[in-house]
Parts: sequence; structure tokens; C-alpha cells
Amino acid sequence: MTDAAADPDTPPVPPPSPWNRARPARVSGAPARPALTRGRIVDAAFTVLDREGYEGLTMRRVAAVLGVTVSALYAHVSSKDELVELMYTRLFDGFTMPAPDPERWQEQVREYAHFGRRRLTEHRDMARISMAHAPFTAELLPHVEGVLAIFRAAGLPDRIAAEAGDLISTYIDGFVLEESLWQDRMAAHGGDGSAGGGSGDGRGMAEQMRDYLASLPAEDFPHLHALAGLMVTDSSDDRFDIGLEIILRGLASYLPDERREGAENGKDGKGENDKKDKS
Amino acid sequence: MTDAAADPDTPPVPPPSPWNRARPARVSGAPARPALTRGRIVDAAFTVLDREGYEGLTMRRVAAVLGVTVSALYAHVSSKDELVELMYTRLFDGFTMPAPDPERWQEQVREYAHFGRRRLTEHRDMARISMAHAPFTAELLPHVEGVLAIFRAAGLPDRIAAEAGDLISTYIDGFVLEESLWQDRMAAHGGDGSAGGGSGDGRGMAEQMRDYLASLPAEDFPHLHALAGLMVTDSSDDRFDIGLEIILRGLASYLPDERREGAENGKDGKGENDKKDKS
DNA sequence: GGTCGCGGGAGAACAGTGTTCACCGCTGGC
DNA sequence: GCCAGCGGTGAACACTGTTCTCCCGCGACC
Repeated sequence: MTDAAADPDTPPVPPPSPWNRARPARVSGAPARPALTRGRIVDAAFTVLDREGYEGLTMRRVAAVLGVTVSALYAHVSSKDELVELMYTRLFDGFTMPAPDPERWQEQVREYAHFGRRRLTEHRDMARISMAHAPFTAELLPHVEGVLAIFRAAGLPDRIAAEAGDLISTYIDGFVLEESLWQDRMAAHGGDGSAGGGSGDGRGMAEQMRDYLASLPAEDFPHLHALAGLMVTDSSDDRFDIGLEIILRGLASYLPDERREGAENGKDGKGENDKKDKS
Repeated sequence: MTDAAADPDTPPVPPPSPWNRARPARVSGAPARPALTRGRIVDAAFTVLDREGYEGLTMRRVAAVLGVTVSALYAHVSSKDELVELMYTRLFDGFTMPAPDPERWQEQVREYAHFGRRRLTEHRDMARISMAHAPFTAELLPHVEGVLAIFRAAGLPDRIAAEAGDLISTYIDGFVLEESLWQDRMAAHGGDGSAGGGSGDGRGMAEQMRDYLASLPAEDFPHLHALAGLMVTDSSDDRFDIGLEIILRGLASYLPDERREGAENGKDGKGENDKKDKS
């Protein structure tokens, strides 16, 4: 996660001059814990989130991680909702939108999406938090602006560009959320039925799910039965890229003809025949 | 919401013949409430949801609506999670997937999406519930199968068809969820600042949001500033259709050429000049 | 140097949550 | 008429977010 040094509460804050040092550094053997700040509280909240999940994210547990009582938190954070919102804001920390390059707009969107997904998967249940919040706080508006800039520079009509940002964000959040829901469900009932590390990398879970879908009666569910192997894969990376590509192609279809050159076969040239369209 | 008569717990249930009436109809002035069933509990949960929102959806409140104690609920429902899952299942009640028609696949998907959005908007915070659940319960698999059937019949490659269903569902849920989040946020701070009914139809809220975006400094946020009028509109219907169309175009780009005829201009004209209706 | 101010944290309390448990009252069947 | 048992009751438990009062320990001030 991001460094606590980026915390807005402690701006540049020049190094404390040796004279006039504010606090004499706790003489005796006390734990000498650093001062409580919003940044440290958010850090603690993330360790609780990773360990207990979103349902287990509790003010009391956050306080316990810091070795502090609950009420101490409320001196720095007005409510749990605000704390969760601060966690949400961290999602975009350290990512600066690149300057729009009309030649590479699809690549730029892919990079943005991949960064978003990585950030979302870094912390358990983070997608649930992200989904419930809209990026309309002051710190997050620049990112929305950056995405908009890429789409408009690429030449998309305004009506489409205005919608494209939401579409991409929703896709990223929704994809990761669903991903994590599967893991939860698998871990819940029948989690460690097989041998080996229970909460592991999800390989066993994918197999279980695939087997379940494949076990559906082929006469009732022919397509589910047939596509079982494609709907749940060992790595979700391919599935994520496919969905992203569908959206990018849809967006590209709104480009003026002269800009569409090389657009539709942006990443993998296949899709057996979709070039030379409108020739 | 669906009629209680469609409840699986109380099938056709012929009118009680005057003789042999099961229960003597509660002699004295007692309310003579009907028997508690899962269906009636879910109905009550929906009225609580509509009145109090998802945060206020409480077992005690559900019990109060039924004039019953909390513990009585647990005789029919094993947990609150199960109750919410039952509510989620109602989403698809009364919708049967049409038989796939390759000539009309885009229209069929649009109908499915519009139905889904309508259902989601019918109950407050329903999108939040839908988003947190995956349609992999036994009752919901037929719908997934139906969507898959449409995509495969249209001629989409299997890899794409497998992803398309998720993509559409995620879009619907995400769109409605974001829609409702805006309403909540607007209602929360500054809700009834203006005159007239506070919780109303959202016209005033859209204006507020648009004004906020338009008020951003144009030098820092040129695109957000310029597109304010497009990003938040009085009616979200157009925005929903635009996003849906982007996805459909992306999917269509994977069709073999001979099937793409008439695909890209499925609803409104293609490319850069697809406005010019707006008469 | 002594005193004051005061801010940050402690601890208890409140209202409300999901869930469970022992207890009945009433009904239908014998 | 009796009895079993279902279905609902009310109290309890272990939590939750949030708030209130109190107090310690430090820096600043006279």
C-alpha cells in the first residue's frame, strides 16, 4: 500500500530542528508508539480488512491493531463511513493519468484498467468498497478528468466519451467484485475439501466451479455445459482482457473512419475477419 | 414487486370451501393474520427496504411489519443473508428468456437489459443487493443459460459469448447502483435545500450535480467542465442506452462479416453523425 | 518554578444489530 | 378429554457504531 508520508494531515512538515523538538521522545520503556494520525488509522484499517474481510472491518478491531481504544479513533475520523471513504481514496494514490496520446488511446485505457484491477485485488474485499463509492470527491476528480481527456483526444463524440469513463470503471469494479465473490463462496462451503492449502491461489476453486457447471445436464443447459471451461478459468486475466477488449471495440466503432485504422485489431489481431470492415 | 399469489409456498390454494374451513377464523377481535410463510416475509422485507433503505433493512423491522417477533422469522428463514438472497431471487420472477432469434439478438439483449434495469429500480437499493450476489443459484441458472443461448445463436465466438453475459449483467447492476448512489448523496447533504418535495423525482438533484461539475475551474478540469451537461442528465435512460450500445457494438465486432450487416447501426445511425435526431 | 490549559486518549455507557434459547398457547388427531 | 407438537413469544447473548465523561501528561504562561 502507499506510504504514510503521503498523508494530507502531515504535509511537508520540515524535519524537526534539534532544538525545539516538540516531544522529548518518551523517556522510559514505554512502547513509544508514534502519534495517532488519519494515515496510521487507515493503514490499520487495511490490515484488519485483509485479515477479517469487509464484514469483519470493525472500529474496535482497528483500534486494537493500533493498541488504542475505540474512542481515540473518533478524534481523527468522524465515522466509520469516513474511514472507509479514506480507504477508497487510497485506491488512486500514486497513479497519475498520462497525457492523452490519440495514437495510443486504447493502450492507455488498458494500462489504466490494469492498474485499477491490480489495486483492487491487492486488498481483500476492496472491490466492494470501491463499488459503493463514486469518485466525486475532490481528490479523485483529477482522475476522472484524465480519463475523459484520453477519450476526447482520441476523437470520440462527447456523448460517448461522457459515458465511457463510467463504463470502464463499472467494468473494473464489477469484474473484481465478482471474482472475489466466487472466492468467498468457495471458501465458505466446501473450501478445503480437497488436499492442500485451503485459502490458496484459487486453482482448486476454479476446478470445483468448472466441474459444477460441466455437471449440469446437457439437455437442460447446453450452453452453460459447453462453455463451462471458458466461463471460469484458472487465471481471470484473460477473461478480464476479453471484456475490456469488447468495450474498447465498441468505443472504437464511434471513431471517424480515418481514425479507426488499426483500432479494432488493437491487441490480438484475430477475430477472424473484423478488419477491412467498411472497406 | 411481484404479487404474493405467485409465491411458491402458497400454490394455487383453492378458495377454502365453507365447510371444512381449516381455521375457525379467529373468533374474537384478533387481527386474524394469515400464516407466516417465506413469501410473506420476503414481501415484508421489501416494504422495509423501500421505506428505510438497505441500511435500515433489519430483522426486527421486518418482524414489526408482520406484527410478529424477530425469532418467529428464524423459523422460516435461517439468517438475514438467506432472506436477502430470497429477495435477490425475486428479481427474475416472471421473466422468461425468449428463444434466441439470430436476426434480432441485439434487440433481445436490449429487452433483457431494460427489464433488468426496471426491476432494479423498482425497489430502493435493490442494485446494491443484486451486485453482491451472483446468479448461480439453481433458480437463476436458466436465465444465464438463456442469455448465453442468445449470444451463441447470434454467432459470437464462444470465448466472447462466455464473457458477454457477465459484462451485460455487471453493466446493468453497476449503472443502477451508481444512479442510486447519486440520489442518496444528494438526499443526504443539501437534500431539501430548495423548495418543494425533498425526496422527489431527482430533477433538482441532477441540476445540483450538473451545476457542481460546471462550476469546476475550466482551466483545471476542461473536460469535466465541458461535459457536465452530458454526464448527468435529467433522465438516465439515454445514458443507459448509450452504454448498452457501446457494449453491443463491441460484441457485434466479433461477428463474421456476413452477420454484421445492419449490426452497427442497430438502433441509431452509425459513427460520428449519429445525433441529428434531436429535432 | 509553579500553575494553568488543554488536547489526546481511556473507559464506560447507550441504542441498536443478528441470532439463539427456553418457554407456552393453541391447534389437530387420537 | 387428553396429548403431541407446531408456531410464535420474550428474554438473553455477543456484538456493532457512536458518544459521554473523566483524567493524565505535556507545553505554555506568569
